[in-house]
This record gives sequence, structure tokens and C-alpha cells, in this order.
Amino acid sequence: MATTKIRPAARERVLATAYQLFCQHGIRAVGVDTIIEQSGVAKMTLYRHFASKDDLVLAVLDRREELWTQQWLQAEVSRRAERPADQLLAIFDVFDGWFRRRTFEGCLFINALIEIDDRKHPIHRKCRDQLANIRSFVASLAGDAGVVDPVAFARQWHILMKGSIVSAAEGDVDAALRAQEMGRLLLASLDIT
Amino acid sequence: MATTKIRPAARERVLATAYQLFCQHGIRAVGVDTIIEQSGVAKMTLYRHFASKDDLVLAVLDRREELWTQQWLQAEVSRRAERPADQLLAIFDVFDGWFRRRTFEGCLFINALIEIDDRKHPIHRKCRDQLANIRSFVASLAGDAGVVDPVAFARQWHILMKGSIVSAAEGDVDAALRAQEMGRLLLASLDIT
DNA sequence: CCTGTATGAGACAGACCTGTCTGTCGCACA
DNA sequence: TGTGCGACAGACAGGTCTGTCTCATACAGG
Repeated sequence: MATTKIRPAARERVLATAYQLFCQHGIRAVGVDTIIEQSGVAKMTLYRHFASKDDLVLAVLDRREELWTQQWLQAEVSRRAERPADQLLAIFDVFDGWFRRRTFEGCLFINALIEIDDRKHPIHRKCRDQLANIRSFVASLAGDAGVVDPVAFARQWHILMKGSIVSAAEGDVDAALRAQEMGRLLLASLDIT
Repeated sequence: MATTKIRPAARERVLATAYQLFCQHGIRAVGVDTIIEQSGVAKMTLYRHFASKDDLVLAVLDRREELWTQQWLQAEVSRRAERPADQLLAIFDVFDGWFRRRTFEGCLFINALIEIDDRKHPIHRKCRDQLANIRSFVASLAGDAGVVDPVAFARQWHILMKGSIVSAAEGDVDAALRAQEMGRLLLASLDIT
């Protein structure tokens, strides 16, 4: 048996701590020593489970997609609305709650993409991939809603999403509602009701 | 006399080099040693003109507002269109050229804001101020165009601007046109022609 | 009980970071 | 010609970063 202890396995503690710290403060701002300390793990234990800090960052990005994109955003959107067009708009209702949290941390994919500017770096590439996955989700909703060119639509919708996230990071707690209003205009212009 | 040399004064060389490097790679990614080396200046010369690296960053942000916001964005917008509503839309024509440059570097204000996440840090605050100045410019155009609530309008317009910039950083060279289309819808919904 | 394995604690190396200090040089001006 | 100041070069201090290594310990399975 792997571990029947009460405290989670070491790898899991490292990953959970890194997830929280990277999301909150960014990648470069958080050193491995801080992760070590806050997860109560030995340095060698971290490096036994992850080849390098970059490797840990990649694992955190995967977890972010699981927890944020899939289990939170997509799940909440499905829960809040039935019709695809309403689900598209519901994205901004979900964002609205997010922006008003005291712990609002921004989008790790955007933040890491900007922080690691080298386009060939694995972290940069993974962020791009995961942002593309979010667009795929939007495009699939748009297709179901009857949008003629769901891929182009998703790129527009994503501009509203990312713009509102940056505005929220800047301090505008109403950013989701402002973006939603423009989303309604876009849908109306395509005769999607 | 200050300096009649051919090469610009030391302070200017430091500032120009730091401007280019910070815009291209970010703040944390560029060390003072790199700035020293590329500007051909002695370390003590840098620290004679700037109290600290943070102080240099603040000076670079001021220069960014001069060169990017005022002398480039605002000037180009004025040059390209006469009527306020057209000037609002022209923002995205200017962005379109920017996004297609091989040297597209993103928005230093957004990047630094995200990189320095402490809301009380002077760099973070200055970025917020300078983004607010951009909104003031948009709000002034909107007021001239007859928009009823120019401040709220500017926040929406700015969401389109920031969203398109992040999308361009992600690799979408058509992001400005996509945002412009939504801008037209927003103006039309307010009966601004 | 004994052994292997994962872990905790912490020292350590080597690189890089910001910021300080000293000494020398070159140029403008008197 | 001399003087003074700004700038260049580079060593240095003190801290932080990633990543490696050693050693002691706790625990599970045979």
C-alpha cells in the first residue's frame, strides 16, 4: 500500500501548496523553499516527485485545468443554464462571483503566459494550449447555439472573457457584467436568442 | 555644460535600454546587470541616477506612458480619424498594426500589473493609474461622441482593448479586428454612428 | 523482528540577484 | 595647464534562487 497516513501523500501536499501559491502570487514570485516550507516536505521529496521547478509548474497547470476549467467553470455553466446561448452568457455570471471573491487570484494561464515570455518554453506553450481548450469549450457551446462560425465566435467571446479577467485584476469588480452586456450584443447581432 | 558627446547621456542610455528590455521580457526577467551591460554604463552610474531597480521601473513606466499612450496611441488615433466615434474605432486599427509587428511586446502596464501582484506596491499602483489614464482618454472620446455614461463606456471599451492585447500575446494576430467588430456593436446599441 | 522504502531535516554548491565601494580615466572649463 | 566632476570598470557583500547530497527516522510487509 502506498500510504494510509492521515496527512495526504507528500506529492499531493507539494502540488496543492504549489497550486495555491502559484495562482496567488505567480510563478517567479514563489521559490521552491517557500513551497517546501508551507507543505511541510523535504526538499529532496519535492525533487523526487518533480524533476524541476518547471516540471512542478507544468503539473500545477494541469491541475488548474482540472479544477478551474473543468470542475469549476464548465460545471457551473452547465448547472446554471440549459440552452447553449444561456450557457455562454452564464460564463459571465460565474465570473461575476469569482471577481467578487476576496481571494480572486486571476487566471493562471494568462499570468504564466505573460510571465514566461519565451514562446518556445514548455510552460508558455502549455498555457496557450489550455487557453485554446477553453476556447474549444466556448466554440462547442456556440456550435450548439447555432452560431455559423463557432471557432471565430469563440475567439471573440474569449476576448471578452480575458478582458474582463484583466479588468478584475485591475480592481473592477463589475467587469463580468460589463463583458456580459457586450456578449448579449454579439449574440443578438447573430440572431441568437 | 551637461554633455556635448555623441552618445547620449548615461541616464538616457540606461532608461532607453531598460525600456526596451522591460517591455520585451518583463521586469523580473531582466536584471540590472543586463541593463548595465547593454547600455554600456557602470553600475554606480545607474545607481547614481536611480535609487533602486524599482525606481528605474517607475521611470520606465512613465516613459511608456509618454511614448506608447500619448505619442503613439493617442497621436495615431487623432491622425487616423476625425469624428470621436471613428476615433474610438481607430484604436483597433492602430492595435491591428501593432499586433502584426514581429516585435509585438504586449502592454507593459498589464504585464507589470500581473507580475507585481502586491496591490500596495508602487509599481502595481502606477500601472493601475496609467491604465486609468488610458480609460480617461477613451472616456473623453466617448463623451465627445455623445455617449451618455462615458466612464462606464470606457470600462467596457477597455475590456475590448485589454482582451485583444492578451489574445495577441497568445498569438492571435486578428484580435484587433475581432474586438473592433464588438466595438461597433456596442456603439450601434447606443445609437452612436 | 528485520529490511526496504519513502520521508524529514538541513547542509551545501553554484548561479544569479540587488546594491555598495574603490580606483582610474576622460573631458569640460577656468 | 590644472582642476573637478561624471562616468567606466570591476571587485565585493549579502541575500535568494534552483538543485544535490547526506543522514536519521518512521513505517509497512515479509
